[in-house]
Parts: sequence; structure tokens; C-alpha cells
Amino acid sequence: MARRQVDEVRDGVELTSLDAEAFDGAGVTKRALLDHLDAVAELLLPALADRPLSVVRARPGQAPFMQKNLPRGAPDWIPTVDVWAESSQRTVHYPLCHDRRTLLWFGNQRAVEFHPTLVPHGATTTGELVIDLDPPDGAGFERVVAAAHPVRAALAELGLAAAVKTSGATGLHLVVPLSEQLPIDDAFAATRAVCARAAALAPDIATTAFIRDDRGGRVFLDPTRAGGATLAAPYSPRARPSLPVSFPLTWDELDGASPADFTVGTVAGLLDGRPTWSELRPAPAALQEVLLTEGRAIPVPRVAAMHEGKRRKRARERGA
DNA sequence: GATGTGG
DNA sequence: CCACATCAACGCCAT
DNA sequence: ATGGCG
Ligand SMILES: [Mn+2]
Ligand SMILES: [Mn+2]
Repeated sequence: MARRQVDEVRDGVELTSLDAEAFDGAGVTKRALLDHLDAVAELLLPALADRPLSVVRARPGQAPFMQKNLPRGAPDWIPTVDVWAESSQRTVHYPLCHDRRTLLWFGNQRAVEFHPTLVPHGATTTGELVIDLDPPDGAGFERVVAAAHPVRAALAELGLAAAVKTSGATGLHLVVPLSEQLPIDDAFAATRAVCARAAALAPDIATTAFIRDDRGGRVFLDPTRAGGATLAAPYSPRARPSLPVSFPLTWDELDGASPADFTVGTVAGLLDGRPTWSELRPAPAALQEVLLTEGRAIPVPRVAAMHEGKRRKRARERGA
């Protein structure tokens, strides 16, 4: 007799508390989360393959939290990769999620968001760029869509094409396949350059300003998503009311889309006959050298942000 | 959710 | 045995 | 060791 109540066993994984709300304010049950993960497993797993996985877990009575280490007590059939974390001076044991039962196990842990790294473990090059569009708080979805168009235009001007998905939260993710592998440093530079070009095309609706106060209500083209950074995977739910899901769209669908239509309650029923994220990926294209030259000349934005933060803090302390 | 504590 | 507390992240890099 | 940000 196990002490805890097991509601169901799927793929050998014991699932618990399935009829409870997924987390405070979720508005859907933990069962809905598990059923969604099960329904999209075949589409989600390829995006997680060989990538150190971070998850956001959300439990009733607590704020959601990011988890990188595979916790002690996890089943030994979940593989991990060790990554040295410079900032904390320790080894992080990242899980790899390669099969349905691992996905279900995480779901039972109330892992709601799945954030793989942008490059597989051990890779030193990448075959794609990612453009992450983050609208300001409270902005309607049309605003991010409006910002996506100049990004697409900037890419087109360079002979590049992108697939697009909702982030599941408020923004959009664009993925640009490349015909040649690019060293990760170069991917950072190229991403900075694409974001800068797009912001220049539409300076009133998009910006690359890292400091929120400097964005002036514009959509943030986040030039830091490359290399070991993480991104919410396609078909991953998000820890928000109704558990909206990161959902791939065609460019034709984008303008009329509303991200609230894609949730753990609806996505399973929308998949039939739709192109998948892999199928929406355009043909790889060659990256022009000029993009690297441009990008290398753009400073890493976070550095400037750090100084600005220190300056403000000093000013505050002096004035007080 | 899992683990460790101490009553 | 149960009740309860505690935990579950990173990097960017100049100063 | 910090700072802002995702
Ligand atoms: Mn984003
Ligand atoms: Mn972002």
C-alpha cells in the first residue's frame, strides 16, 4: 500500500493529484496538463533531444520556480548531462528528456514550462538563429505581430526566412534555418545584427534596448537568445492562467491569431491536419558575412545594462 | 514533489 | 507515526 | 560579489 494516492499509471509513471488545479489561478487541472503533454509528446520531444532541459514548475501555494538540476529522487532512467556553472561554482546536472515517460514524469512534478537550450549539449556550432520578440507589459498581441513584420523584412533582405510560433506567454519566437553551421559566438553576433536591422526598419514599434525604461512602450527584440540560452519549446505550456501553449503558425495565420486560443485544453484538438513546427521550418539559407561584421560591432547589451543599474543605485543612495 | 527534521 | 520546514537558476562582464 | 533582464 503506497502512502500517496496514485490516480493513474501511464508508461509506468505514477500520476498523482490529477483532479487538482494545476497551480493557483491555472483554471485547469493537473490532468489537463498531463493530457496535453501526452498529446504533443511526438512533437515536443524532438525539440528537447540532446538539450539540457530547464523546467518551470508551478505548485499550488507557491510562486513558480525554474529548475535546472534533476532533483535527487528522480528515477534513474532519466539521463543527465553535467554542465559546470561558473557563477555558482558547481556542476549542474541537467536532465535530458528523450521519451514520453520522462515527459510524463516531469508533468507529474508539475513541470509546466519546458525550456531546452538553443544548442544541443556539447555543440560548438548552430544551424539556426532565433529572434525573440517580447512586447511590453499590457500590450496587445497585435503589437508583437506588427514588430514581427520588420524582422521578417530584415531577414528577407538578407535572403533569410523564418518560421514563427507564439511563445505561449505574450511574445513570438522566430527561427531562421542556416545552410551552414555557425560558431556560437557568430550566432550571437548575427542575432544582434538582425535585431538591430529590424529595429532600424521600424524604430517606432521595435527596439533592442535592454533596459526596460529605455524601450518606450516598444517591442523588445531580444538579441541574447543564442548558444546556451534557453527558449520555451514549441508546444510547451506556460505557467499562466489557462496554461497557454507555444504554438507554431503560418505567416498567413499570424495577423489574425490570438494566442489565448492555444492552451492545454485546445491544442490537442487543433493538431490534426496542421503543419508541425518542423514542417513550417523554411529551407536553410546562407548567412551573409556582412551580418557578422555588423553584429561584432554591437556591444553585448547586458554589459551596458549592468553599469546603468549600478549607476542608478549609486544615485539613489546618494540622494537618499 | 521529495526529503529531512524532531516530537 | 505524523507535522512541518525547506528546497528546487543561470549568464552576461566591467568594476 | 554585483547589477537588469529573460
Ligand atoms: Mn520571449
Ligand atoms: Mn526574451
